[in-house]
Amino acid sequence: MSKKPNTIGSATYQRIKRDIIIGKLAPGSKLKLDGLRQRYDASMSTLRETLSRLASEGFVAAEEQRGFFVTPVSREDLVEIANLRVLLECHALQLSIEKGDDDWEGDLVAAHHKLSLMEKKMLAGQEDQIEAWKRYDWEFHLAMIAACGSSNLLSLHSILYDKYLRYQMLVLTNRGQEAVEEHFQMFRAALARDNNLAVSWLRTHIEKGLKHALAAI
Amino acid sequence: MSKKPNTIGSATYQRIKRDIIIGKLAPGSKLKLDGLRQRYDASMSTLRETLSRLASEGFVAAEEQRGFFVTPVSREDLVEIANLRVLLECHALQLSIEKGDDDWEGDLVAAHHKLSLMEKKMLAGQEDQIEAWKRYDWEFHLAMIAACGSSNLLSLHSILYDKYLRYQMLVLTNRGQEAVEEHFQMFRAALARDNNLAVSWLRTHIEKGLKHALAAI
DNA sequence: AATTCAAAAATATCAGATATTTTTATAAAC
DNA sequence: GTTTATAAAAATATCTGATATTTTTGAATT
Repeated sequence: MSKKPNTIGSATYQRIKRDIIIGKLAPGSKLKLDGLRQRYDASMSTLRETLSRLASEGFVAAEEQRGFFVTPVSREDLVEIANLRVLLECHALQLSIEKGDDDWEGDLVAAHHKLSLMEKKMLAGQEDQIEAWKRYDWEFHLAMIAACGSSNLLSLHSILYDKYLRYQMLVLTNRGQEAVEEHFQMFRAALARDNNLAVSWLRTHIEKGLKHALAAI
Repeated sequence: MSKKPNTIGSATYQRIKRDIIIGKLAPGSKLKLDGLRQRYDASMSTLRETLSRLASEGFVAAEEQRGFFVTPVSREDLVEIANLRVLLECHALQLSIEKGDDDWEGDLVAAHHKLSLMEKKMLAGQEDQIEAWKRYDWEFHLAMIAACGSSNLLSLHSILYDKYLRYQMLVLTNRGQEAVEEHFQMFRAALARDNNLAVSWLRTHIEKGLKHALAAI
């Protein structure tokens, strides 16, 4: 019922993380405490806490006695992230398809439907809604694997997704119709409980995205 | 050359993490800032920073406005952790065997040798050296996968290893000769570059450890 | 271009202070 | 006797401002 009494710390965490992902905070740039204090309107202690969290998730690099930096990007890192995402997400998808019940199917249908509405808008050129689109993309991918039964797996995946997302936002070019089709195919295979087919489309989806991003970097 | 000018924050981080892993800080217990301040002799800000880091790695649970707790344990969680470790470590091992060069082999031989010396001591009943033994165990497993070529994979694995380790320390019973043999077999298979065999021994190793722990909980 | 060194900037850390929220303990009510 | 309300106590979240160190910067010098 009640509005979550969000704490300043968690709000700051979300804002900084978002700014890193969308590239507003440039890869490799120094995160000076004093500067951040103004920008995010939080105290040093709160900021350090936030940055420490982001550091252990890997969005920020903390160098002892030298402060914090936005984690740099590199082709090798992108490849690693994509490969890990394949490993974890494909595994999770398989489990999810095996275990998913009617609720899972329902949520998945809903998520795919919403994503596809948004994809139409994107194809129609509404470039202004990239963030909303990416949110639906995330919700779709999450819905696919939601029934995997491992919260540990889901939380690792969520971080990986965001790291991958940062690279996507960085290159800023999307694959349009192609990716739409992949989403549809993996969605359909999942509903049909065709494990191998779904996993194979997912792998293709991620690997093509990787290739695309590598080419654009 | 010089002693790393360790910061209080990182020292505290290591101490608390260690205490959680070895069970000195009991699963589920409340981590009151005030109490910790005395116990670890650090200021509130430093402590919160530390706990935030541990929270995002999953050793601590942070509840908004209610403070920090040692992450509770459960059979389901143990199963998830073990399964994830199988997934990541087997994958890493495969890559490592494919890519490992002579340096890798050398380090691996050294690590296995040291581990086996320690295993002899343990079998001989030197119960007092459990921590040292576990360190060698860690170094051996790390040496096996060190050449996988993905630092992202290695850092995820390291956290998973520690989470799994906590459960091992908790049940406190070890599998003795059986595990020694598994280490040896996977070591030999790795040197022989027998990918499948090595991975299969590793999987067995972890899964038997899991079964053992589950039985003891 | 490389080295040196003091000044300036930034980090790491701490000790209070305050506003809120949660917990605990006590008392009143059904 | 459980439940419910309520005041007091405890704990969290957060900020400000101070200090000791370390790192960075900008000359001045070699």
